[in-house]
Order: sequence, then structure tokens, then C-alpha cells
Amino acid sequence: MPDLRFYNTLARQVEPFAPLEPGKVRMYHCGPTVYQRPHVGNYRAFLFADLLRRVLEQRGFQVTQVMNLTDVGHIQGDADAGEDKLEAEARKRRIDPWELTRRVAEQFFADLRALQVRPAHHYPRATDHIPEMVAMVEKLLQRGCAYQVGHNVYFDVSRFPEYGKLSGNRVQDLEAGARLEINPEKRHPADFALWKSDPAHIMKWATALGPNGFPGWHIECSAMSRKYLGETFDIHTGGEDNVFPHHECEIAQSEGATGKPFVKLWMHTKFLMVDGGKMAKSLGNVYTLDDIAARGFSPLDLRFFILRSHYRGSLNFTWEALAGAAEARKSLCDFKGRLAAEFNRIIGYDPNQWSPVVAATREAFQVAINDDLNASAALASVFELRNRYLRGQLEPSEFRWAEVFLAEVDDLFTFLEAGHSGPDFTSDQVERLLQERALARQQKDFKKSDAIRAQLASAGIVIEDSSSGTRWHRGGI
RNA sequence: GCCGGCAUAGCCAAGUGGUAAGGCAAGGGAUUGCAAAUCCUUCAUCCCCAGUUCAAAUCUGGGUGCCGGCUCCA
Repeated sequence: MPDLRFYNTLARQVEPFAPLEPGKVRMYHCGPTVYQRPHVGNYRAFLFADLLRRVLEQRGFQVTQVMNLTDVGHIQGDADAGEDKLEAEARKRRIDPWELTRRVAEQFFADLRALQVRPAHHYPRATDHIPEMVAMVEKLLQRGCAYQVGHNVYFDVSRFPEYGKLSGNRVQDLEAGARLEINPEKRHPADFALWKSDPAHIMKWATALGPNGFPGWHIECSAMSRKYLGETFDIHTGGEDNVFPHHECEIAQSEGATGKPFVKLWMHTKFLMVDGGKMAKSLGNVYTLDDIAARGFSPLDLRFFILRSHYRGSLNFTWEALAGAAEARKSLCDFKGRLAAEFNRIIGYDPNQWSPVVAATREAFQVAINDDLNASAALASVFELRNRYLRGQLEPSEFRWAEVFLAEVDDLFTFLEAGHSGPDFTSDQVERLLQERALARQQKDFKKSDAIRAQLASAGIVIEDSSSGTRWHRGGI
């Protein structure tokens, strides 16, 4: 296997991957805040996490994957007048915030299933981990990393000199009050809330820290990752917007509380653009899986569109681009179907000896995917194999190997599921229909022959007429 | 103002010093009753300017534009 390398935001460079514990990888993904339906932008981060996990697993690592669900609201500003988005949305919908998070979480999991994302091992919810968060806040107070003002607790940035090592922001360069009112309670503008108290809050807890309390935005990830993955773990991922302040603050909290390194490798996905610009509700371009379906696309089309690009590169979502991805996916499904239909032509297959051509393709694929998940380059090798096959440059003895390779590719990407709306036909039924069609064609009854072709097409069966007769295979969409 | 990142054909997107992968779309031809299938074929000097180098899309400097962060956000 080629070397596995990843870009580490912390090091600002691509570096070789080595797990803390041989053979095992523990990783944490910043998941959704469950107050609104996830959209295509969110999916990019989640699909990236899925691909990362699969690449690690295919290399034989035993992966423990954790993705949090933020189901508690955070005030928008540190100054107490801020509005809680989760509670605001709940009010808008006239439902209880608990009911809101339950519904959105359900939708989130349904979306993940549709996108064929492998379930993480744990999906911890913030509201289920109040004691863990309180314990960590108390620890930070004990260690002098935090201070209390009434029932509010703030992290003292001056007690963590490495603050800024992830984002490159230096405390002295942060413009206090640039976009947010200065909170007079804080000793330093860069200090951030660990725990807040507000009687007006709906989701609130009475704890050792005081009454009517609720967690600061960052503490849940520190507390929950520690619970499920330990004080130091391998990989932490999220969208690029999480680098600062969220992940920077997590590092400060976790390392401040334990005195140990928090995470070895930080990976961040770049924001998805829509129509060349940012995605925003006001622009009406915040798309969900429902919008994708309404345009006649499969969730797997979106999956392929997102995963075929590099996670750190900008990706521009347009309907035209999605259509292009859907066509490309279709052609690979077709390739798979054609290979499957070759079963009776395969001769000279040696299960112990890789076909050199397919082995070389596989090597190119693996080199690319192991190099910081270069999916575009990896998938190019799959298309090249397809072209080779269609040009007759692949021997029948190699077909089986091509199928093995495609299965490996699909184990990582999962987009080769053709799917069709029509009925399932057995091979015998297909043959019978093709005989009927051949007769109709002889009699120049093209209306009937085209009807049969359409019938087969709806069942995902592609037919090709040639001077030497009609061939068919499954794999159409 | 400060901190990151990106800029490759109509569209999507690889490539980080040696002369532009791959996909989609489009044009021409073949095949076909027709074709949505398939084959052959055509289609970029890499945002701009200036440097370094025998050689730059790839390095340096300066612009311009876009994205993210300094507020919740994947």
C-alpha cells in the first residue's frame, strides 16, 4: 500500500499519517446543530468524514468514529442579549425546543442513510452530557484556566499561551468588538464562555455551577470527545468555519483541563459554493436532499458529485455541475453492468494473478486516494479502465479483475448502485422480450420495438443493436 | 484592520519546476430503422503584471477577484 498522508491544519502541511495506537484510529467529527434541516453544504463535511473513515478501514485500521449532535442552543453573542437560534426556531415553529431537535435529528439520520453514509459508532448529544461538561468546567476552574463572574464561567485565554496555534490568529490581533459587542464581564475580549446562566433560557440545568445554566458553544465537543475517545486522540474534523473560534477553543479547553495534547491531526473541509458564491437562505440556494430529488437526481448523484472533488478545494455546486456528475456516475454504473454481463465470456481468469493492467490502475487509484484523499485523480483511473474496456483493450481473462477493482472502489465511494424505477426482469424474461423485439424489427414494427426497448430501459437494462445481433446488460439508471 | 484559503477549457475538476489527467456538454464522422448505447475525431498554454530559471500552471514579488474566520454556521 502507498503511504497514507493527510493535510494537517495544525501543521499547515501534508504529513504522513501514523495512529497513536497501532492499528487503531479514533476520530471525532463536528456534527450538525440540530435546529434546521441539513443542506448540501453540511453534507460535504459528513461525506468527507465517511470517505475518510472508509479509507482508513480499507487499510485495515480499526476505526472508532464519533459525531456529535449539538442539540442545545447557544446564545449568539457573549453579551447576554443574544438570541438562541435553536429556541428562536422552535418558537417560530411553535414547538418545544426538545421536540425540534428530535425532529431535526431524525431528518439528519434519514439524510445520512439516503446518502449511504456508514453510521458512526457514537452520536453523542450535548444534552445527554451535561455532567461531563460541568466536570470539565470545574476542572478548568481548579486549574486556574477559567474564572467565574456570578454564575457565568469564562475561559481565561491568558492562561493558555498556545491559544491561536490552530488558526494562526493571535490574541493581540483579534479585533475586539469587530463584529460583536464587547462583553464587560470578560477580563479579556478573547476569553470565551464555558458556562452561562440565564433564567430566560428554556433549555437550562441546575448544576454545581449554579441555577439556570447551559453550556458554552465549545465545551460539549471537548467533554464528549474525551468521554468516547480519550484525552488524546487521532483525528478531529469539521468545516473550515470551525477552525476559529470553535476548534481553537476546544484545544484550549481540553489541553487546559488535561495538560495533554488534545488531537494529533486536524482536518477541515472547504465550504461548498453555490453558483459561484456563498450559500445563503436569503439567496434561496440552500438546497437539501428534497431539492435534489425534486430535480430528478438520486442522493447518490450528490454523493458522487461531492466525493469526486478534493475536500480542501473549493467546490461549486450548480445544477449543471450536478447533472454532469450524474452522467459520469451513470457511465460507471454502466461499466459495472457491462462487466457483469460478460460472465459467460470470461476465459483464462487466474484468481491468483492480478491482471497487470488492472493492477496498475488499482495502484494509481490507491496512490491518489492515499495522498490526502485525492479523489479526482483516483477516479480518473477508473474512467481510464472503462475506456480501455470499451475500446476492446482488456482481455476476457481480466474482466473479473476489473470487477474486483470496481468493488474496491465502491467500497470507498458507494455510487455504483444503478437503481431503476421499473420492474425487475429475469434474464430469461429479457431474452424473450428481445426475441419479440427482433421479430418486430424484422416486420418494421418500430413502434413496438421501441416500446420494448423503453420497457427494458425502465428496468435498468441497456440494449445495443449491431450487425451481429443485439447485446444487453444491466446497469442503466 | 488582522488571520487563513482559492483562481486551470462552455461546465465540474486533477496536476506544485520539464512542456496541460479525467468527467460532463458541444461539433464532425462511423454504426443504427431511429438511437438514449458504443467507436473514431475536434475542442485550454493554466486571472493579470513583473521577476527567478536552460525550463513555471507549478517558485518569488505586486495586483485583481472570490471563499472562510475574527458572531451562530459544514
